[in-house]
Amino acid sequence: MALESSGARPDLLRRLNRERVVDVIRHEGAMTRAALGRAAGVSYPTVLKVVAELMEEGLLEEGGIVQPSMGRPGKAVAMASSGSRVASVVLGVEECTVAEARLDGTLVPGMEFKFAPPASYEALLEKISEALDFFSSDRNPHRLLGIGVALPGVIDRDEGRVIVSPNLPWLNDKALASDIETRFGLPTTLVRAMHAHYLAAADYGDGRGVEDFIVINFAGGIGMGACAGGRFIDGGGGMSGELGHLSIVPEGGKRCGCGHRGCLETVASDRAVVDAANERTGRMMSIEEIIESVRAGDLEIDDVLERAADTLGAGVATAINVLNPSRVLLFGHFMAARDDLFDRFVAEARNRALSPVAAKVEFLPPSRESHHAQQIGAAAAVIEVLVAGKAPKDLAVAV
Amino acid sequence: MALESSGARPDLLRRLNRERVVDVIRHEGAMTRAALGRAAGVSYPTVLKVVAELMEEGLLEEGGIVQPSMGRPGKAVAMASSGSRVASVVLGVEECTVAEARLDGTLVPGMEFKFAPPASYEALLEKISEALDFFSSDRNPHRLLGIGVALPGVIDRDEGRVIVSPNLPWLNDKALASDIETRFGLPTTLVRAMHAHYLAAADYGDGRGVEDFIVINFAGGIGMGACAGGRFIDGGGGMSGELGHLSIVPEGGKRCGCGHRGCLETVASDRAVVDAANERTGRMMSIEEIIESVRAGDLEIDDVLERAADTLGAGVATAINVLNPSRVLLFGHFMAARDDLFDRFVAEARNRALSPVAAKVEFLPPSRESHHAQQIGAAAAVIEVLVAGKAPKDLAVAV
DNA sequence: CTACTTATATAATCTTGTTATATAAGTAGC
DNA sequence: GCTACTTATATAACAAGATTATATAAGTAG
Repeated sequence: MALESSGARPDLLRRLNRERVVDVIRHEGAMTRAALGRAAGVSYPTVLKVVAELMEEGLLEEGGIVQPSMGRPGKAVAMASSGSRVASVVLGVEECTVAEARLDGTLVPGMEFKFAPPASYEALLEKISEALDFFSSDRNPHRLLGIGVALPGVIDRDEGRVIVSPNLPWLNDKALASDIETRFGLPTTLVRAMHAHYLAAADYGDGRGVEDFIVINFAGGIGMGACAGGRFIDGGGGMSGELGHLSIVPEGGKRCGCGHRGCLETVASDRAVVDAANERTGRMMSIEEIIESVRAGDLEIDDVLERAADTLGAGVATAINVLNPSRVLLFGHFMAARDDLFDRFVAEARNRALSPVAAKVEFLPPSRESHHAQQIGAAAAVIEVLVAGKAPKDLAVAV
Repeated sequence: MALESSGARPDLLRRLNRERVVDVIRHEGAMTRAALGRAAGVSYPTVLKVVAELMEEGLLEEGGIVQPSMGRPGKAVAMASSGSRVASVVLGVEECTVAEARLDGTLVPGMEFKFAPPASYEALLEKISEALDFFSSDRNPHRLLGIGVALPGVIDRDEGRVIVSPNLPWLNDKALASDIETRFGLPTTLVRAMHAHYLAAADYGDGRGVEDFIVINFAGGIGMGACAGGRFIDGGGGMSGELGHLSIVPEGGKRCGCGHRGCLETVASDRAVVDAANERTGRMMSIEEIIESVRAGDLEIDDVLERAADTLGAGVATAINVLNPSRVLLFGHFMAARDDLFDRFVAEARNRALSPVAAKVEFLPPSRESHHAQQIGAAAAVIEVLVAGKAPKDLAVAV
């Protein structure tokens, strides 16, 4: 199919085996080279070379000694957590954050630089510059290997260009990745917000080892990132996963930002719950405040919450019928308002989906660390590129 | 992700380049080895070896002489169309067909063997045996390279086993592929019905060269086969594409075979149109007869047809929002009843989908040859395996 | 202290690809 | 008709990467 790409050269093998080794370590944790070879299905000499390369590049580190129940002890190989880091930039409509992440997918405490969305492109680059200066003031010596950037909108991933970002219009048509690369001299990768969410799950979260899963993010609007056969579904125009705009509310319903009525996200998102609650109380509470008030018994919006959970279940059932994932991961807040909302959601999703398809789906509730998912995903984006190495680039291969 | 698979070995390259060369020929037609190398992005010596292998195996043939406007003439290389064939078995609820296909995706006229669904597994193997005997009576000498089988139900593709086929229950849990292989001594591949539809489009039809497309089949129920990033979306349980059971009819609606009410296929499929028309007339007409009557002005079911087209548009809009395909292919009949139904469908699909996503989608109307899509797809299934060659099997790679 | 187990290291070999070089067989211009 | 140019075909030399086979190191168990 991919007729534009070029043929398979021998160095493709090295790239695939690098990705494979890193996948195994991310999924199963630090281990000796010998164990890595067995787990990855690769011979020892190959592991040796691959690990040597990746250590040289700062992606892997040697950790402690592993003592097997019998035999010679070995040195554990792990994702780099002290010698090198990447910068992770998340551009949001309300807030932008530049943070430092280790290669094991953890954020470095304190190394976080927040700012309001700047008014211009030049101002953004300036803010990133400040953040990098801030990071380099850290007395712990480390290499900064790259910069990952997540943003809302449509991007050309290969070119690292923003095609259109409706809410941050000064980004439109900017070659952000190459501009950052030339300014800071670091490999830079762009991803759209839901892709970052997906990467956080696929590389460092509950999507590891799962070939087919979906991530639903209902904080704000409703977006989905889907993994099919181990690969992210990006869509022909890089706009897959627009679950929020399924027409799901029968006849009428609130008007959505997209121009239609009855979209899923007008009912089943955190934003929808906030709007409905504030309309009722006349106050301006955040979703966190609403959750607290409901749990304290100070706010009664059972109908809103139940409708949100049920409707989200119906919407996700649609995605399940289409994609048949093995696992469904959730990000968002409103379900924390009552203990039974997640179960309601699951029941409705299972009921609405075709039963043999729904039967084998595993649902995971929103986790507390989900807060940083996008931040970790932005880091994961550039880490993936670093792991791939000097890619043939025009060849589409997945593992 | 795919942690079960093994590492990348050098022979993976050959497999990828074989697939690549065949893809180019299927998409762009017969050409010289030199042109093939340029189109595939592969060096001439590699093309030479790959083509020699594939010709040896009977997958490619040398055709006529190609005379460029200047320079030495070359021999065109094409998919084999005379020296070798594959058998294509389509098991249906109403009818089973064994046919012979050339490797260029065309069916051999006259080489078609139809029979009613047998009552037992052993009877099926017997019927296939009869069909193969029938084919070998052809006086044109050719090699039969393999057997592709398409069937309704869920299968384990790697093992060639039927997991469950609700409508052909005597197939349940049968290792059909290996049983056929041992009985007839030919490589055999199993695919589910929608996967066959997908393969016909992806390898020999309007999906060629398109990385992201969906095939909608609304003859009978409603199924979808989706291609994302050049690969079929099979789903974790091999049950993706269940578009027919989206709950789309508001409140109530007819009861569906799946147990729910208001499923898309109770309104927007050929079967739904047939049921509605026959209920109204009290007769038992087929979809073809209904189409003819409507076009002749003898039958008035405009409301049924319009509702079917509109509702199908709404359902496909859902798939578009989720997958963001570049192209939508249709298979089915009822739209032929009136000239404007396809346009109605497209308008509704575009309107219901998120507009920037819908804007770039190309819709193709059902084509007349679609009749044989599944038959060609079953052939394509085994051809893909033959092209891949003695696969490392446990490595998931796409081109 | 010996046998066994596990980790690590390297040499020899295999598969596959590419670039460089040569040859073959046409058209175009003089 | 001859030469220059173009395109196709063929092969030799070399490079990248992986595997198997072999050796060595460093533990535990008896």
